[in-house]
Amino acid sequence: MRVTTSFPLGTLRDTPSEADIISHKLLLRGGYIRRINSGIYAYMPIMLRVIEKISKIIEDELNNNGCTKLLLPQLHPADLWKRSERWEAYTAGEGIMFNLKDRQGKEFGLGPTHEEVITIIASEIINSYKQLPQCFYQIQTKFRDEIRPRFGLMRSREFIMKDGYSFHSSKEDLALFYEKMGKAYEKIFKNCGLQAVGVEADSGAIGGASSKEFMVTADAGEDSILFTESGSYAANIEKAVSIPSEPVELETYRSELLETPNQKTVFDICKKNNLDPSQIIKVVIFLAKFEDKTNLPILACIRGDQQINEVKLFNLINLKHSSSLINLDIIENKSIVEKNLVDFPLGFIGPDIDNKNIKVNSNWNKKWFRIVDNSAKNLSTFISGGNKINFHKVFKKYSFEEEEFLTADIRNAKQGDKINAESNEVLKEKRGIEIGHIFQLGQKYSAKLNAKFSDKDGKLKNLWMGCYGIGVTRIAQAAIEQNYDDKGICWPIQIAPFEVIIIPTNFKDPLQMELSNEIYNNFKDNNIDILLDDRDERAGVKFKDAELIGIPFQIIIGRDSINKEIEFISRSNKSKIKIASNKLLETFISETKAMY
RNA sequence: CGGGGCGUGGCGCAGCUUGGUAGCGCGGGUGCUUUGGGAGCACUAGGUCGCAGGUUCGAAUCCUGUCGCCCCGACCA
Repeated sequence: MRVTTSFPLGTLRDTPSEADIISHKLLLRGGYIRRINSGIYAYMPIMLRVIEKISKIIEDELNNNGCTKLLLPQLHPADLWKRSERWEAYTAGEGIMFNLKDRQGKEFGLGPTHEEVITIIASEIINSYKQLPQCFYQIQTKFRDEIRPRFGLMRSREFIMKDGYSFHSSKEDLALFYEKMGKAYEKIFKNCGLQAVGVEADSGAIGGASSKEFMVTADAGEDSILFTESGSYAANIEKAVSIPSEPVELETYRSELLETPNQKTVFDICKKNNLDPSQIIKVVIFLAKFEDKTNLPILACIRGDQQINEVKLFNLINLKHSSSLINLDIIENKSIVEKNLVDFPLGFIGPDIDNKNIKVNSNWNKKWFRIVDNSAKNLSTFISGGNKINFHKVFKKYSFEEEEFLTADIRNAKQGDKINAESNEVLKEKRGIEIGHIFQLGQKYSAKLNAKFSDKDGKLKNLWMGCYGIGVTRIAQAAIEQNYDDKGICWPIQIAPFEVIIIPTNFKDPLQMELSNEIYNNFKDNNIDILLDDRDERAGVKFKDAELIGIPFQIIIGRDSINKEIEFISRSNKSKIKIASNKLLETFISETKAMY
């Protein structure tokens, strides 16, 4: 490609004010993307080359693993999503699915993910165990009406994703394939030149048994991951399990009641009363809203030095209730409290709050669903809310069991925690960007959409399913987050838009022009992705642009053209060598070979 | 949805407090000079000041409403 005739660069000298994190700034400055609306971006020619390279790497590896590429519709009939019982959760309230009606008033959604569609298709074409296993994938634009799109392509409303779905005749076969996909994913990310780690994860709204996320570690990441130094354990914070530190023993207080004026937070109480957070049990109130319109008030207790993990709590409540859980909100809004609760001293609630506090005419269930975290259940002497404004209470020999508490792990693991009772290994924490996620879905979708096959024994059975996603556009941005310097992007060569750029310092010089063209054609003939910056610009401008857009190698054609010599520069390690032009191709090939 | 900020040429911003008909840097175009690290000089094109209404002789500026975007949070995968 030549810059003047076929590949305008569109770099910017100033960063548009919308960008916050480095990768987003560099994408905009480098002319890779243009914002059209909140969370909606145009991929410019140079960006598309990156996307295509990433796609190719993914395709090659998946095809090697026996997967088959197809392309599914983006407009999904609501009916299909109602059958899987996801329409409500995905469209109502804070749902993330864009939805619309056609001219006849029929409802549709823009595909955020494709389990329904693929399951229907699989059910039509798969009849027998002899056709299994089978894995279909596509690389396509997905639509999600994110509550808060941010960081450019990191969390956008339109993004490119590879999504794959596998079908199996048994749970065991699914598990095997899931492992195989995990390996394939590791290879894909490595082939993209990324450092990624696999972590145990919550399966979220997609559902299913087991799931694993692949994370690129970067400070700008939106997720927290916890792991041991040895690599023996790694999990997303939503899923991570650990042993909490030992609590500090509470000396017996003389009085039962503790006056705590305006001390609503654990921090305040500790500071004013010389206590340790682990001697307190905090009580957090939630309201669970279910699909069948049930409103269940939740009372969650946890040790004061620990944090409630709302994902774990959500999953637990969902599991314990027959209808599916749609929303789980902390109750802190005064008007909601006044409407549904009576004499309710918010901020001073204890685990023993009475069910009578729920108003008779409220549309909530009239009994608290009480949950206590493992960290708190063994404390029998502790301080908690006194159920009276400005008072806390000393609980002595309190028994959670007597109050029908459900004991569970609803706690965030944290840095410094032990991973289990036997081990001395301790958790560390880092930020991560989720670039891939694999799930064992099981039979959730096949059961709801009636996707069956004939097994060996002649019986009709539900298909076993797995699903596997990779954020293609997110990979591109994550790669920048991992590879940049003060001058711009430093693409891993595997996904760089071009492998090498020719920079003639003065293209009007016939000698330079001739040599540039000669090298350009030679490289092109050898299938090397090469860009020729044939602009009539000053050398400095071209150097800056080449660095900004992050091409891994530069060929500088300058003064030494007369001797058929050029300079060969590596973007990432900044090495610079002078070399005869007839040796350039072989040098380039040997230099880059090791990088792939 | 709550909190904060911002909408002025392609990009970055000033002007608004105290109303008088829009300016700077970068970028674009033309010419001359320059030519290995975002050049210099000269000329030049380009803006219904987010939108609507109001106050006023007169509004980018004041008032009301509205839309949009960005950031933090809630939330979400």
